[in-house]
Amino acid sequence: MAIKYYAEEPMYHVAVDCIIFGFEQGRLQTLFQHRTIEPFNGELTPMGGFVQKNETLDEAAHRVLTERTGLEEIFLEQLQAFGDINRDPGGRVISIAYYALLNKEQYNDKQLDKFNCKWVDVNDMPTLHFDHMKMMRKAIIRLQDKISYTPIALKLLPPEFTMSQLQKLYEAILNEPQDKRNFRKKVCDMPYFVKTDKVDKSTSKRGAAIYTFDYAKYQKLKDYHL
Amino acid sequence: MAIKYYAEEPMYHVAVDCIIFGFEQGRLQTLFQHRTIEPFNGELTPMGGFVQKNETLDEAAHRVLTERTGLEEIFLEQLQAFGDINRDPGGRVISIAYYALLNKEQYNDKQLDKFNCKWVDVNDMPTLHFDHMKMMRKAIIRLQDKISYTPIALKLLPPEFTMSQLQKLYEAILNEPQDKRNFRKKVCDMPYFVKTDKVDKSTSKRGAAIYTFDYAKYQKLKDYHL
DNA sequence: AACAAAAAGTGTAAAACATACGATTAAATA
DNA sequence: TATTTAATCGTATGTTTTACACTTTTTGTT
Repeated sequence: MAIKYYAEEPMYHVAVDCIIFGFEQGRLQTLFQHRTIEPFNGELTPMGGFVQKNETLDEAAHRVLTERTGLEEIFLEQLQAFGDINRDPGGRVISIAYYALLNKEQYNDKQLDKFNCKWVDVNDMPTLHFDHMKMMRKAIIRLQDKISYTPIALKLLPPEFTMSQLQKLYEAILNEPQDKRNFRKKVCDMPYFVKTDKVDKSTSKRGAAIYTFDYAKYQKLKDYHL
Repeated sequence: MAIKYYAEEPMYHVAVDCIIFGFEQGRLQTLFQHRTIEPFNGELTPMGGFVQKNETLDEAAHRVLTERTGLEEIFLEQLQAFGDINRDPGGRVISIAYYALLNKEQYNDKQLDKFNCKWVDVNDMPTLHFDHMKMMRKAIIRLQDKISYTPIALKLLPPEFTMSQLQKLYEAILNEPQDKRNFRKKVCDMPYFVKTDKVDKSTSKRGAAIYTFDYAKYQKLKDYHL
């Protein structure tokens, strides 16, 4: 048994913490859970859980997400590990932070009560404890960076969306207004945004064209450019 | 003792693995160590070590680096955590990967024998085991990305350098030639690269101007743009 | 029937930035 | 003084980004 080599070495609890983003009514939001133990009982924390023996880190994060949201297909990416000695007053826990993106139309609000959760506007963040604010900042910066060169922001929208929705999403994430014409030009120049002949009349009398994203085409073009 | 809350949860060994980069004779290199145990006894691995109870993850990585290189001041940044179940045949070990940049002029070759280490050209990589190749790729991509918008590449050079050296460094990291005139234009347009009146005659009869980097000025301008 | 309202849709000119490209200069050595 | 070696230098062209405002479509109201 090779394990003997490491027997002398210390061991730690390892957790995952997931910063879950959603988008609704023009606002970027994150899903928090109320703590149920002291200290900071009742205060908000990201979705967390301990890594079990039969799962990888990614699997642990995925399990936590599925547990809490009831959703199977969620975009998930590791941010980084946090391991300060006293980051958790309950004992030394090394936490691997993730961020996740979900389409709130698929999220069932019944989950909120079930797990004592709450959607919070990212521009109206409560006080966070431990190193959760660091994780949060890291997640937002990563998201901001990444939407400029990948289409991950679409994971926050339903599969059919209008240009106005998409623009509002980018504005919410980047926290700054975008020029309408330049935005549309850039997006529509990409061949994997496809305009359908459907029209969304929910927000205007005129109606807005509905677009979808062709992931296969995107992947093909991406592969080609490598 | 709050630790009781977690008592039921599994625990793991946690390690750090450092991909150390150096630059010499126009080539980007990494420092590897020969394994001393089976499996793969004698084969090369990144610099690793277990996280101890009295240190953070960053401190553990720093300790490993200082131990192995004899250097105190090394640029160090976390890449990400690796935690596949069987990534290490010696037992379940969660590893936090880092990359580090050092100026080889400061590195003392005596350390090589002391720790049975070896500098390897990144374009002439040996077979790596476990998930070390993943770490390596991640490190190189991070380095390539990051040198385009931060001056971290300078950590691989001595504090005084010529434009030719700097260009060769970028070429080695990016693995593609740079246009001489465009490169210099871009670099010299940045006000924190300062031309000294010293001249390096080691590589040409004419002599090349020696530059330094004004970190204070860089920081000030960076802060200003936030 | 005309009009007001509300959001969707559209083009162009100027500026900034990136790229491609080859001749001249300075100094040491033969 | 001729040769060698690397350092230094500028311009024209293409590409990308930015700034900016009016028209269209439809519905509901008068």
